[in-house]
Amino acid sequence: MSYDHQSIDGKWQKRWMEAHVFEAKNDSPKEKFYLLVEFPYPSGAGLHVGHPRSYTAIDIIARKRRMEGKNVLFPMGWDAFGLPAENYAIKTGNHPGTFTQTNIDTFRRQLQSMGFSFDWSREVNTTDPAYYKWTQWMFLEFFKAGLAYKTEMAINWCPKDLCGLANEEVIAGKCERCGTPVEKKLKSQWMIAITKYADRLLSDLEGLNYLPKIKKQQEEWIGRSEGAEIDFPLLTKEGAKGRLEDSITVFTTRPDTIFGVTYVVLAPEHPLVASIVSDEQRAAVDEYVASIKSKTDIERGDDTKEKTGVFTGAFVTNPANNEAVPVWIADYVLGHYGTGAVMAVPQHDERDRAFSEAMNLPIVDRPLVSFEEAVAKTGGRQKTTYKLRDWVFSRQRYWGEPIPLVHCEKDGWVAVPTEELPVVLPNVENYQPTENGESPLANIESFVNTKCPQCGGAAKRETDTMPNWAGSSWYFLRYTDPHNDKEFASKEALKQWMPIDIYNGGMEHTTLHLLYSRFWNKFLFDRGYVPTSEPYARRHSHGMINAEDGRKMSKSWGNVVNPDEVVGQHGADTLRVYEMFMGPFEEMVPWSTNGVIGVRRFLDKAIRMSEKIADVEDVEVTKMLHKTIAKISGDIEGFGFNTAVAQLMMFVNVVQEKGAITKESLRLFLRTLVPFAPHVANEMWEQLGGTGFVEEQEWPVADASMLKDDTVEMAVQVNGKLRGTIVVAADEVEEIIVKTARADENVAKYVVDEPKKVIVVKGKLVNFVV
RNA sequence: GCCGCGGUGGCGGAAUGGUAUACGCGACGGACUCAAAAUCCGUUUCUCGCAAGGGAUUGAGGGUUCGAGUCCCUCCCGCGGCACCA
Repeated sequence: MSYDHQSIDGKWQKRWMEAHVFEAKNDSPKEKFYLLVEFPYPSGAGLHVGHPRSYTAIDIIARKRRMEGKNVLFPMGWDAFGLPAENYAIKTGNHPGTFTQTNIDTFRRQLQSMGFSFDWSREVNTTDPAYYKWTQWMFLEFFKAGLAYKTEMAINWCPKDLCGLANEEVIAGKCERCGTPVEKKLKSQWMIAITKYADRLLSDLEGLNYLPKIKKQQEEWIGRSEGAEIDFPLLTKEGAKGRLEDSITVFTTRPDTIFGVTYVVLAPEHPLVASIVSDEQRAAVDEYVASIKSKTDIERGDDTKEKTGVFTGAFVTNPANNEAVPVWIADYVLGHYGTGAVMAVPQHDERDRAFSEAMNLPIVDRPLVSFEEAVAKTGGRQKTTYKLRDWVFSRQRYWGEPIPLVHCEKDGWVAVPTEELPVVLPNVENYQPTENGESPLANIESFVNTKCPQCGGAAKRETDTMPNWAGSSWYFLRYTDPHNDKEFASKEALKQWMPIDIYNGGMEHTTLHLLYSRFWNKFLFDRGYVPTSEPYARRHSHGMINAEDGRKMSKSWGNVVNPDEVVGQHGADTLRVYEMFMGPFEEMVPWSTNGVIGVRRFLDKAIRMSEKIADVEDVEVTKMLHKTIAKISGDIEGFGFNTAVAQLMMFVNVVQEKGAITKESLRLFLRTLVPFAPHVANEMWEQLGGTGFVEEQEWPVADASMLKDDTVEMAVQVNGKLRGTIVVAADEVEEIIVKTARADENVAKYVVDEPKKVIVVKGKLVNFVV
């Protein structure tokens, strides 16, 4: 007998579906438990073997919780807006929706073939107008609250994708998606003021059960720092246009070093540069500013290069001592952080020192004063700044949610009325974005030209679409009430399910999706639409699965493992158990074909336990069973899935060695096996005459009396070195233990005289110090 | 550069300060078989030894402790994140 996956897998998947066993109930008296895995982007390549790793892990918890009597919500859906579908559309001329739908069907079939206990009745799809109607509605809530604003700004521009990118989508100066170095481009963009929530996004982390490294990354990304703003009044020098009443405001975390200031530096893009520059310096300044503009972020960000800068010809007064210091511009000062201007203290700051040395500026050692004294003396103001920047929310692409705003000559930007939502994506003939950076929607006159909802006059629709982080910022709310067409979710449904008890996803989303969705939820909370200010009570993350050769799986390397093939050859449970067994859940691990086979052998062996059923079993089997129940229960809670599987294997090995197991014990074992290998467990259950599903049984509790052994093996050490082992009664008194230990022939060789000291750790060891 | 996480057999990895190397893979030997596959039994950190047993060993070096993979210090290496944030 072996695991006949080809008949078993489909059989149980069909039965689960027909019996609706995994569907969550919105009106259940049971205690709720909401488990969430990040919904996938349904790519054309199909499911990656990395997906089932986290899905299986959370599925195991979901199944255990149901058996513990909880009302479990464990949903799945599709984050389906995105560039691959759009690129496909550009290439083939087909609608990206068609491609997306095909991919979704593939993904669903693949997920169902692995027996995940998702509640398929709650499936959501971000590209469904019935879904994105609410994404648009929420955007309008931001707009109405004054948090969505349009501004002309230098944005990160990917010249390959022809699209603006959010700060978070730029990785080391390159486009996150295609790796092209990002350029700066001045564009009018919709922004969402996430910085207004910076403080709360930071301080509310404290009460959350997130992995420490996740909290840390978010903290650093938000980047709060305490300091002061200090005004340096401008001095009019010969030829400079600065007026006396103007001043340059700097931000510093070290006002205490104010007496060491030898110059002030503006970022090249600082708005005051043009007006303060002297005639003699104008040419040099213009040239410098132009050279900086042509640089990419990577070039500018290279802090190993020699510092560059130009004197503006202007001077300011140090308010602490009324000394005049020169004003420079340099690209090591960033325009978007603080005030875009710094007071340079080469004595205390490495960067200022490097610049001083490069430009032959003086370095002075002045006395330090206290933070408070410096702020008071200079008329400065205490100030907190953040590295976090507002969220660039416009994309010049087709395949996204249209931004539901209309521009009217008379009324400016006007929201599309709620009853007219959704603003549906129109069909276009060409999906290619334009070179001048406009969405293909801009070419559809029937879409663009509309009436102003306020005055009825001629108006034009916004043609930018939303980033694909929009739909994923609130999908977890929709799962609570996915078919509601009056609201995005009812208050009751939200109250019943939120917050999410465990949310698992990739580390790569820590400063993107995770931060955006926390912010989005907080905003909805402030507007009174959701019941909790934080969406996720607990956040966990999984490690990646690499190819067998240790490299990333990639088509170009030809080392991609297709999960369909694994399921087809070895069965769904083999894939599930293997992915749990391969290594610690949070760590990156390489795929191993032989490892898969090893797990398959284990499942075959497990099934063969049915042939060993007897009326009595060795007490070791019973004890091992209860140890296994205890170990598995603890390991699942602690995300120790690999050691849980090892324990399952140990149990099966003991049964094999002893050759007999009772029906009762086997049934109990199947209850611990079912979260990991649900097809095998249910099949064995049925063969034993069980009715219904194993999932309908209660989660077993270990019999504490079975966890203790009557006798224990103890190590005997002499001076910390192992010299023998003894077997004594578990509750043996120390005196007898020591006597037994000394009686050991080998130990006696080393312990001739009376030992100086004897350490006895009951059940573990005896150590003689001689 | 800064922050975080790691470094354990041939490989993936296990180990509340208490017998390091569980579990799995691979390898080797054996049983079954005409044979192979599958399955089963055994061996498998290195090393000396016929054996009993000894010695070494968790990246390197120190320290604390009766006892350190685990705690502390100084390094080396790998991975991830941030990166001129004033």
